[in-house]
Amino acid sequence: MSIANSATSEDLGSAAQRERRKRILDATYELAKSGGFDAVQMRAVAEQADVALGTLYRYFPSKIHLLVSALGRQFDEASVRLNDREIPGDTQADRVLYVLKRMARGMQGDPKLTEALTRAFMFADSSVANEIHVVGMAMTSIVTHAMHGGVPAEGALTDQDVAVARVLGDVWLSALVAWVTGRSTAAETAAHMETAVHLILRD
Amino acid sequence: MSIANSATSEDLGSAAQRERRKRILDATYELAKSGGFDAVQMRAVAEQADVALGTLYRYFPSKIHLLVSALGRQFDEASVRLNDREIPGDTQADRVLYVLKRMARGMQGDPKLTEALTRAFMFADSSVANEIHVVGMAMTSIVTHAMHGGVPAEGALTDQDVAVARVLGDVWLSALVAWVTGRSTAAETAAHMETAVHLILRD
DNA sequence: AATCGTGGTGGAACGTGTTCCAAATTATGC
DNA sequence: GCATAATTTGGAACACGTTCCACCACGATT
Repeated sequence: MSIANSATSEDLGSAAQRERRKRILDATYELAKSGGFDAVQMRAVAEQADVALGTLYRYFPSKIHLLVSALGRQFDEASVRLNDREIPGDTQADRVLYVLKRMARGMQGDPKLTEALTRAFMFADSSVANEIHVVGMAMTSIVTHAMHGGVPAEGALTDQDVAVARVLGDVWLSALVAWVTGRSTAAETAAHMETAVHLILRD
Repeated sequence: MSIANSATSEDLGSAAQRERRKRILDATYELAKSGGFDAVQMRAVAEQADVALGTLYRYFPSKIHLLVSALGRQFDEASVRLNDREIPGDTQADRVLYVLKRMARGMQGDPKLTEALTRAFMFADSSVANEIHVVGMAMTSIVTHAMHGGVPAEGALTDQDVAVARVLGDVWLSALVAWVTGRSTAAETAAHMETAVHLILRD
């Protein structure tokens, strides 16, 4: 399940190829984690993953694709992890805040990594639409799951639910960007999210 | 007033220097408008503004600073233009939607320019905090002005008002980014904004 | 086993953001 | 008006994303 990004109907490749792909994403992750966006240099990724530069580009057509794919893997894993659990909280607002803050805390624990991935996400253009879509779906899934309190009621998603989730996702992302770029502190980020959630989810 | 970005306590410089700065921002604007982010090449900006490359870097320490400064000038002007007018609409939601859609339409009329400026904004790190702040203030000012229906009641801004404006600004920015990066159409962008505004401003 | 084709390798080369520097020009204080 | 400081200039040089290419390795086909 953690290789679920292969679920986007394009999962060809021999075992050796899957192995290479994994090594590349792992190297990306490591470099991003320790040095942020700038440290993820294509030559360095290639060397650490033990592939040639040309091979790296065969698997991921640009640095942005690479980083957004890594972000997708992260979100996928987070989504799976959260969707297995019951979300604590009595109101929608409480539960949504719980997961959003949890995710924010997780990302703030790895500032460099978060900076790299967020930067890449914001910089992506339409050629990265597929990878972006994976991230968007994971985000929506996480928020709607929290809204429904951990009940895996897939069918019960109204348009309204999805719209709310998207708006919350937007705010969350903006807040994260502000934090990543050093324009707001972690506390301010949390407060801003709290405000937004209560504004949108007053039930 | 349109050079109000100099209001950030750092407006030294001879007439010749102010003139150079203006030429540089104008060149940036022109290049961005006709070719987008990629067309704003530092060598090209320098040439078109008729300054040396080194001088360009003395005035703006990076391409991102340059573009965000240009964005700041744009927002400043838009903010001044809108704050002079009475905003049509009976409810807060109507008025806010009016200005947001108006701005979105304006930006969509210049897709390349918008792409360049938005990209730069999203890519900016903390070293661009000053320039970013100018943009954020203009955005908040525009939204709160619309909420109050064109009454220049500066003192009447509650924390709640500002919080709402910030959330709306976040959503607007996310929607704009999605549009710029080709992930959603103009119509979807408008619809998404409409949803968000009605969600947040149900009075 | 020989052949073929797909994909991997190593590395050169190019474009653009950024840095740096010596020489020329302009501004400032006496 | 001159000496000195500050800015501007022109251009070389460097870093990193990206492209390209000639060659190699290995699994499938005959």
